[in-house]
Amino acid sequence: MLAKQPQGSRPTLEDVARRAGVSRSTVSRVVNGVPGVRTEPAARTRKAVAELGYVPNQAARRLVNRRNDAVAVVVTEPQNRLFVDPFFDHHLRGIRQELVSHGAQLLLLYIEEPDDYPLVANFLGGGHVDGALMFSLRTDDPLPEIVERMGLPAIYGGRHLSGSGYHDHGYAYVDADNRGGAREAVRHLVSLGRKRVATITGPLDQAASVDRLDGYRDILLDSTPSLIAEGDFTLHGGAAAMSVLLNRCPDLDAVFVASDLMAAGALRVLRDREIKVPEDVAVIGFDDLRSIAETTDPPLTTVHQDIEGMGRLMVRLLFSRDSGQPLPGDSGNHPLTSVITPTHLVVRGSA
Amino acid sequence: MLAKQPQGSRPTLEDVARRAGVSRSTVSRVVNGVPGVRTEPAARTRKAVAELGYVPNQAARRLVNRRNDAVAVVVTEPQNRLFVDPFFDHHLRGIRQELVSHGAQLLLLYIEEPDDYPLVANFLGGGHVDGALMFSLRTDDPLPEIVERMGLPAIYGGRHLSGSGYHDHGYAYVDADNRGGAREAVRHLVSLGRKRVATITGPLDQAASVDRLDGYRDILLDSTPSLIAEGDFTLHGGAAAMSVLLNRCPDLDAVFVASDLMAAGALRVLRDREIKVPEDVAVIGFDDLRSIAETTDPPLTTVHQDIEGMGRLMVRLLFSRDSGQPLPGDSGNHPLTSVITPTHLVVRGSA
DNA sequence: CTGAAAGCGCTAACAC
DNA sequence: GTGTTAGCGCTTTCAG
Repeated sequence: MLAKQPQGSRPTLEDVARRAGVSRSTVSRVVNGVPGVRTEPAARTRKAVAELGYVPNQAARRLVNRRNDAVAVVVTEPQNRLFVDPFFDHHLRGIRQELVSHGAQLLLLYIEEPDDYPLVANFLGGGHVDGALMFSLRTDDPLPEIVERMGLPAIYGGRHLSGSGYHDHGYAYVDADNRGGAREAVRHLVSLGRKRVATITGPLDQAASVDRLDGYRDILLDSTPSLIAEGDFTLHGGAAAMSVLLNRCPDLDAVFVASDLMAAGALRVLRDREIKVPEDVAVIGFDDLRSIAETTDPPLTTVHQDIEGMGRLMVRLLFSRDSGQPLPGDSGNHPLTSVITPTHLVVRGSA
Repeated sequence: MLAKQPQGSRPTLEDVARRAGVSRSTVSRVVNGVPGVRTEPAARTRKAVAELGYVPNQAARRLVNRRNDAVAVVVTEPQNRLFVDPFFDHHLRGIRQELVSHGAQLLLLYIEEPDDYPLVANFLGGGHVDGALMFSLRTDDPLPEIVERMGLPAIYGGRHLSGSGYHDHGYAYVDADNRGGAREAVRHLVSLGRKRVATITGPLDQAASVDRLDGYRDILLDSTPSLIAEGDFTLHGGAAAMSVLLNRCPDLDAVFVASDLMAAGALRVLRDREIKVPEDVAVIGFDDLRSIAETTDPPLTTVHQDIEGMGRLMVRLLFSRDSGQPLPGDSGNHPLTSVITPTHLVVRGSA
């Protein structure tokens, strides 16, 4: 265990008050920027604060304020995909940005194995944070139930599949218009005169994958199952799915891929087989991750979604509750408005 | 701002005590597993805890314990390299593992822009954490001074360049035997009969880069500057450096690359120029990141370092101080023993 | 405008 | 063994 007083004995409000010749309350007011304090004692106080290097004890402050100014971001990633997929990076960037502007800290909790759940549940229930942000939950993820039990405000990143472990309503999420984006992509392919449009989906136990597939089907009402291959949102998965598709339907002339990373894998296979993009096969991705889309050959035409903006939005939503006092007969988790952010096609070279 | 009581009014020790018909102390003892409590009241207490769904208030506990059971991991990454370089992923994995076994939480703070420093400094000084773990600091990074000022125990990942902003001693770090590993790699190349051994270094304002270059020089006392190219630890940087090297010295027959990621970039250039590896040019990397080293063509011979283990070690070091009471006349930051972990060469196909 | 005083919920002596 | 008590450092009425 760490020492009890790692910081030595730091100065307290009391110390500052004594040195400045004022009361604790006055120091508190000055420190917190509460208006009614005369300039003269305020100045003396500030001086004392500086001289002593006083920093308020957060534990004490939290105890009385009942606020933590911290929110947890929980990511469930069986693999270590978290740290290789730029998607999360963008999300976190937006979240962090907005959190900072609210004066709150970001606590990143990540779940690697089933054993981690109790620990995380404990932490979330321990009153360390004012809310939780959660991502890419699987259908049977226990997290929603945990935060509900803890009565912790939460916002989800990405729509959840209905019929899953948690209520369809009552939980707010932020998601991109996956279906609309997919529709626009496929419509573009069709407008290009493509007749055999295939698709590579994400894992179909995730809502985003299903929604994008639905968008594809909205346009291609007559698409056959042989034109659909399931990927896993990885580069390799995209490549594998492309191979499958090519073997099944050598005459396909376009493919809508549900993520840029998978699209990069697909492009690789296409090139290996010496199939020209976009001449022989047009390719459209999803995400518009510039680091990928702009560096493929040819550059990737893809559906743009504002990932960073979605992150910011999640935080804003979390903080938008004006009152935590549960309504009578209410558990405190009011259904919040979920938000669907727009997407749009960015045409580059691949379609 | 979030509501003051996001969790509703949760039950307190007092509530549990009343319900179980015991005193607060008894409840506290039971909850904290302190021995001397008779089984009967203990059982009643546990029952009450369960019924009320009591969870101890961490703020209150911290206030009296002066312990947070949380440590901050601060990463300074100008680019978003944090989330693409598997290196950090491994480090974090080890850290998290060890932290969990100490019952402590990991708070990830990341610094993106200079403006973030004050915020982080404030957080570190706010008494939220019991210690800090820091990585890949640049020569002029203000972080060491900040944690010193805050009197916060800290362990650094990677040796710092001496002559930098912080004391050469007084700060403990964990690092791999970069120099020794580099020596072993170059020695291997020489033993293979290679006569013109080049090297691609990391950014030379980082200790690891310098150390690896020094190891290279230890063996190749007569190496010329034209055989040395500086990279930046990225795939592209490695590729660029390889091109430079090849243009300068078309007759080189081996290259020691200071990271696997850069080595992958170098391999790509070599292949584009139709130079055979290892026949024409032998390549050795550094890190032994399996996801890279095992998937290149040919598989990469590289210097192994136990990154995850280093992460665990950092935590153990942080927790190993037996007392935080500064010795008289001491700031509280005792010099701690730094640790250099061993490295060894893993021979695969590229050399 | 400022100080005194009452807690926030918990732990840890110290009595009983 | 168990209860009583005194704070931990801070905010916040409430007097003055």
